[in-house]
Amino acid sequence: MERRSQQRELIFQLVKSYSLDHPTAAEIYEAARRELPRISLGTVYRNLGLLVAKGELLSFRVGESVHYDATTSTHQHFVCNQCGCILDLTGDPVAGLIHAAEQQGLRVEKVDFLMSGLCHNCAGQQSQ
Amino acid sequence: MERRSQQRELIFQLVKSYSLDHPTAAEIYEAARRELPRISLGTVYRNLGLLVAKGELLSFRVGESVHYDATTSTHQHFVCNQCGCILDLTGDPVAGLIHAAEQQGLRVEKVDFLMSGLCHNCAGQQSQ
DNA sequence: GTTGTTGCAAAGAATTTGCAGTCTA
DNA sequence: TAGACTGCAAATTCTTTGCAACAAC
Repeated sequence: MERRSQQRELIFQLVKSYSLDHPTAAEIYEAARRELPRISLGTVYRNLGLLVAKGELLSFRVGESVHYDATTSTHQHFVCNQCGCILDLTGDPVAGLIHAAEQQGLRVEKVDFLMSGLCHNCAGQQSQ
Repeated sequence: MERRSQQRELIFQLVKSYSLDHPTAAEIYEAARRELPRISLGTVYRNLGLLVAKGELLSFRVGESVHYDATTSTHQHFVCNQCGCILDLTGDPVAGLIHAAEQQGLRVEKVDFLMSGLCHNCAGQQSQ
């Protein structure tokens, strides 16, 4: 049976508390060490993997790094190339694309969608 | 000045000849060895990187692996979870999404979009 | 001849895994 | 107290890099 270890609970809570930041495994490890200094990186990876498998977290890739997200409902991300922030794109912008693909006889099970560019703030600064 | 080495040319031609298959670095290496048995994996990675930087190839990620594509015009991909094929999705399905994001004040520079599920063949087999 | 490019092997970076000890239910 | 879970370290996997030899121009 599954056990709720301190480590697993801490990792889950940390990802949740980051909410807008979408942390990486390394960032979660750093934050977790402040609470449990003896926690190992292996434990962080193991638990992130388990939490994703259980559907309690989502993971997605931005360039070379994998980020974790406690918001598990369908949504997509926008990465700012200047400040590095990762915004949630709400309103399910890909629903239309899924519909179009299914019209063509494809069965869509998963969608990975990531836009990058400049966020509102950075785009504003640049045009001044 | 840049030189057209046999190796670089071979790698480019191989990716081009794969066209529908979107090979990975390891697959290109295997194919390249049949022509130039002494070619090294380092050379393959170096040249794929250079060709992508020059815009002659595109690379994209599917799960853990990076695939290369000689079709450099804007298009997106669909991966079949059953047979593993990677289809090109033509018709620029994301143009509308870019427009919508820019209406919201974001500046879009790059879009990564990947759908996965069942291709026409596999979806057909499963529903029988 | 100059210098971009190669093959090789070693180094890196991110992640996974084996194992003996620990802790939760 | 059974066995899920941990910390640790070693192993894996993918990719990059340093360097002396090679080859394209």
